Amino acid sequence: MTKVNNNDDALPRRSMRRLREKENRCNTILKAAEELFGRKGYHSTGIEEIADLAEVSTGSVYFYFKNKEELLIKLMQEIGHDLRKFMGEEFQKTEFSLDSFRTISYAFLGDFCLRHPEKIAIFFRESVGQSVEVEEQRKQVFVKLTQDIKDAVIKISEGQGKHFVTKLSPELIAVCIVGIYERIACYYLLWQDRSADVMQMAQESASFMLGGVNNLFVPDAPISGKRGKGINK
Amino acid sequence: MTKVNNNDDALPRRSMRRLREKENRCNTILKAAEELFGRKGYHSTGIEEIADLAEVSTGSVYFYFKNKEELLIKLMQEIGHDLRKFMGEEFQKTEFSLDSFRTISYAFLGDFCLRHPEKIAIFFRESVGQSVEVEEQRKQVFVKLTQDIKDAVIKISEGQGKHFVTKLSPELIAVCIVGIYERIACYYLLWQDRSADVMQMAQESASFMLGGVNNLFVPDAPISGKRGKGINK
Amino acid sequence: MTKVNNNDDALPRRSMRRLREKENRCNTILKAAEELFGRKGYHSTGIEEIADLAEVSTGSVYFYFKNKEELLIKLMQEIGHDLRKFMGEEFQKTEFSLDSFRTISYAFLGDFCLRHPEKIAIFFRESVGQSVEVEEQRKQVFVKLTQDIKDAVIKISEGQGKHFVTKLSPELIAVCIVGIYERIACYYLLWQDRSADVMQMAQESASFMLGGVNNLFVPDAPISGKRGKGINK
Amino acid sequence: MTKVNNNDDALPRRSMRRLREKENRCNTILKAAEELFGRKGYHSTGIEEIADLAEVSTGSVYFYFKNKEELLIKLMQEIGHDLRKFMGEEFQKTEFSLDSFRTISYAFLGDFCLRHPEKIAIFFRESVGQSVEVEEQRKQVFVKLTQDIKDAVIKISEGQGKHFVTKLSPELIAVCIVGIYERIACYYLLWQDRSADVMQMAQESASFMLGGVNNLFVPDAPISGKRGKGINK
DNA sequence: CATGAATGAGTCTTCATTCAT
DNA sequence: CATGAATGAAGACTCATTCAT
Repeated sequence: MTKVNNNDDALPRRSMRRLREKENRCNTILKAAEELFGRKGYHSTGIEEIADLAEVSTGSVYFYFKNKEELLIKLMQEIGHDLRKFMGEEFQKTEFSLDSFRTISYAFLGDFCLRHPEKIAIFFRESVGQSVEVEEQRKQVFVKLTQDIKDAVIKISEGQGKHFVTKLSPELIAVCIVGIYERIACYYLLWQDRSADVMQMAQESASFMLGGVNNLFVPDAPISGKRGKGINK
Repeated sequence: MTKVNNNDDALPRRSMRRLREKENRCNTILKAAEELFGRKGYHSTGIEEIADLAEVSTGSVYFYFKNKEELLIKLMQEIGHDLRKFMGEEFQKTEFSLDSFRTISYAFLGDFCLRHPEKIAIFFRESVGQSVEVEEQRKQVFVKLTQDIKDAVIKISEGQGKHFVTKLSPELIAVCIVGIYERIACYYLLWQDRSADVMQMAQESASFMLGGVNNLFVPDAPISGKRGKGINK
Repeated sequence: MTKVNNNDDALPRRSMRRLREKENRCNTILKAAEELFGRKGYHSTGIEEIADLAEVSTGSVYFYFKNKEELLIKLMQEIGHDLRKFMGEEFQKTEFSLDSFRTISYAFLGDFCLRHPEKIAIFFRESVGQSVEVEEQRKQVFVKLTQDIKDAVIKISEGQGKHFVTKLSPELIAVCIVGIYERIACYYLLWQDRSADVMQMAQESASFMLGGVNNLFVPDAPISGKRGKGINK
Repeated sequence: MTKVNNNDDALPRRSMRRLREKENRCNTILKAAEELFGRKGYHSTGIEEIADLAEVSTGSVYFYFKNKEELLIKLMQEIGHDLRKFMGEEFQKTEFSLDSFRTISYAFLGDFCLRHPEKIAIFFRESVGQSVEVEEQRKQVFVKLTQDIKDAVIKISEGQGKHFVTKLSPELIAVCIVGIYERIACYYLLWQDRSADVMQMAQESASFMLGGVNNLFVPDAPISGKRGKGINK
């Protein structure tokens, strides 16, 4: 056992500290980039500025990241990851009931957006239209995010004993939800400063989504006679 | 008399052709920029490329436009204008009924997006996160677009003999609609090539919106009573 | 007689008007350039600005002048010519007496400089260090100006029954005088605004010159015993 | 102890070399700019040329200097500084006697000008009329230079037991002296190649100044009386 | 591993000049 | 002769990236 411990620590002890420091440095740089990209914009931020804010040299930035682009991509992925984790938790809490929409809206708009405006700026603004590579990664992040929501939406439908109009519906719903959150965040929080009304926005956007989802539902026990697209009315 | 008429035209004829040529040149450049920005991206496109494609000199580009940024802004504004005009017409055609959502979805996704992928790319990708000035103008364009939809939504509600849950609702609905179209266009058309399913997307997104809007409606003749947030069943 | 007049005018009448108009246009442009060069500087002034101020087209500027450089050169030569004419007159008025220095100082500083600050700016600032060609022409203008003063100085010496220490002296005196006027004009009028003290400056600079000249004089009737350089004291 | 000493040097040794190299680079670039500005003129010299001559990259030029303008300004200031230092030493050597004028003339014309024609060209030609900023800095340099001479002139007057006609006189004398040196240097050395006659020019210009200064002197112990303008004769 | 000076390709932008109308 | 749109060569400057110390 000691041996094992020794093995785990002996030489590793140093390297672990190294690792920790490395991660720290890495994160410091990432945080600096996040703040600056969010505040001044991706293009208007120079590597040197990031290095300065992180209190390292430009060379160090390039030791931890391949290039400026990677910094943006990492940031974007991290934010995407946060969002997914965070939504996943909300869905869990509400046990994939229809109430999830409300909870998530409150959590996202009333919590995440207000707390992390730079993240919003990077995710919905700075990471857009910068280069082929960034766009490719952005797509991947959004596909995963959308997939998560789609899965949750399906689970909810099952819980409701309903199914969707078409096979496409759950994904489309997910896409719509992402779009709604994106635009609300940009419109009301980045462009105008309506943080005061955030609760109301959360409330009503949840209602909107709920109505939308409902309208693509179809009762589960079909005496067949489905009727294709006979949706509302 | 004919003489006078002749005189009236004589000089103007030349200057009118001049004017036409001037507008043509302007438009040629704008078209070239649109294609390249949409295809290669704003940053990867050099002024010289635009000039080449438009078959003019770089100097001419700067004769008609202050700088590269202005080119992007003009393009964005033009597209924004097209969209508003085009939505306005659809709303008119359907006399601001609930059916408008369906018509517009078909028109936007099944017509506009498929016909003008570069416009979509510029409006929803290239004009994002480029500079403070571009962002400011982008905001203005989106505010107008949103306002238009908000007004239409209000008209529709009046036609339905209903009113909205809160004063914010119509605007929020407009914001959601814009977000939905934006993300659908990006997700399905720019990122994946799902142009084949465009009609289905139009159909279902319209249903989604309809459901969403309905859920923020409240019958007009309220025996007063509750209302508060008693939205969905 | 009428015939002669006719001959002088008949066809020429038109061409004379042409000539007059041409000269007018030419002068208008020159005046515009003078104002702008003097105010904004040679490099910061564009041909279009000059054309605008002169109310002609850029093309017209190039009809009357080979290029921008020629505009500056013409202006410089004109000012040089003015100065020479004007100094010549002053020397005449004072009959090439020692008093000339005083008169000229008053005239130059108290009159010319105050009335034509743009001319001073062009002659002593904007026409300096712009290009090989301008510098060459500038040299010529200054050589002529210096020559004039040299000649005058010699005449004065003759009137005084004296001659100069060396053959170089009169030219060197001329060079000194030009330098003095140049720097006083720049220092006190372009850099600081001491136009109020102009009279005193004229007065004392004249004294300075007078003293300087006197110190390079040597009584005319030398019983030989020249004494080399026994100048002052 | 030696160890401590070693420690004291160890790091500094390296960083001192760094510092030296940095200054060297800076100076190499400055020297290259000086030569080219002096020879080809400020506008005809491109940054790349300077970089080439200094054997660095264009980027390095911009690492040490904000822009081309700053290069010119630094050069001008340096030359101004040299001149002041150099004049100061001459005045010291001659103990602020009247003889200073002669010594300085010899030193400036016979030494400085012949040795550093590029400096003369930059100081009196290339730094003139280039831009508002350069002109502003030029003014400052000349004001300091003039001030120095004014102070020296005052000291000399005190040594002579004399005072000046007016309060303005010493400054005006300084301005005149600067003007004389400037024009002589330009006229005889930049425009014509009269370097052979430089000694004679120094000699006579000194005489001229001496005479000029004397003419603005007034004996110190005045039984009061008039004085006014009773200067020459 | 850290540093930061050095690099240099790449881009926008300017503006004097021309020439078809 | 006048016009002013069109030209395009020329240049300053940036900044992500590298690498010797």
